[in-house]
Amino acid sequence: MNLKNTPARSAIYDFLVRSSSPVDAGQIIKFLRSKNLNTNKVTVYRNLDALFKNGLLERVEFGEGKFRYEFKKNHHHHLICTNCGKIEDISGEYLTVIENKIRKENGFIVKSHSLEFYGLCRNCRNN
Amino acid sequence: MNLKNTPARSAIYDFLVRSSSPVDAGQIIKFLRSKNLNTNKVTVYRNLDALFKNGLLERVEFGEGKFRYEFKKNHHHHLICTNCGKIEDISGEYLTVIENKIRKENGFIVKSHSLEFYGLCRNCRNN
DNA sequence: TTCGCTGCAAAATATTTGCATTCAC
DNA sequence: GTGAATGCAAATATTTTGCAGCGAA
Repeated sequence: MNLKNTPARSAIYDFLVRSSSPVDAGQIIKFLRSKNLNTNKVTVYRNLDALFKNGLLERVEFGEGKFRYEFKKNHHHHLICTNCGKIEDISGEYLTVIENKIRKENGFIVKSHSLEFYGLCRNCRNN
Repeated sequence: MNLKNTPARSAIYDFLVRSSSPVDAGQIIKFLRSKNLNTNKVTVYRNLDALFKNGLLERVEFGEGKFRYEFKKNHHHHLICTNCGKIEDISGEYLTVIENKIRKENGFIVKSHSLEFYGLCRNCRNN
């Protein structure tokens, strides 16, 4: 696929690069409006799809019934505070051992995984 | 909360108990229709919500943009074949060590997690 | 010039809400 | 009898599709 450099696309991508945690389509649309880039929501969805399919974005679900997207960096997982909504990254590949075990015991070849942790962040645990 | 035993509720719960993998609301509605229990979809959603909130069901996401529900049994994770759609359970609690590490290093108390593996099942890997 | 990108309208899909009625306990 | 459950209609939220025009390379 041949991705072109358009104002909408680079604005969306820049926003995701600058975001510290995964954002949903609605947040992107609001951001673009606040910058007076009145990009149609369909364009946002199509760009998210194109960037995702080209491996530039990661797509995650946090049990909200919608997708969130983030700039693809090093492999990591999320700590999601169920009290304040704060999202932290934790780096590292913890699952290699498990995935090898799955391959042996289930004959299943793991290509990817999703792993999110829900709980209370440092601030909220003390309140 | 005080759950009453109604025909719709027990039909939905029975279906989930018998299902070998998590199902979505649409599958439940189709099943009920096939049994000539013409339960309204709103009733299905409300029952899923009530059963979930009472801890009788587990709610999961498989990257499809919708929820799936399953009868709450022993803690487990899923192997989702991206070729044929087959869903296998893998039992076990692999994440305790990681969650303790998270508590120490991030000050974050993990209450729950979601972990799904995507890849090729034994059948599909050989095709 | 040529595809890819965009906007608009509309549709599809998943889920929720208001309200009146019915039913389980 | 009372509060919970249901059905219907309508609404909301998220995401997708068709089509015509625009724009990047």
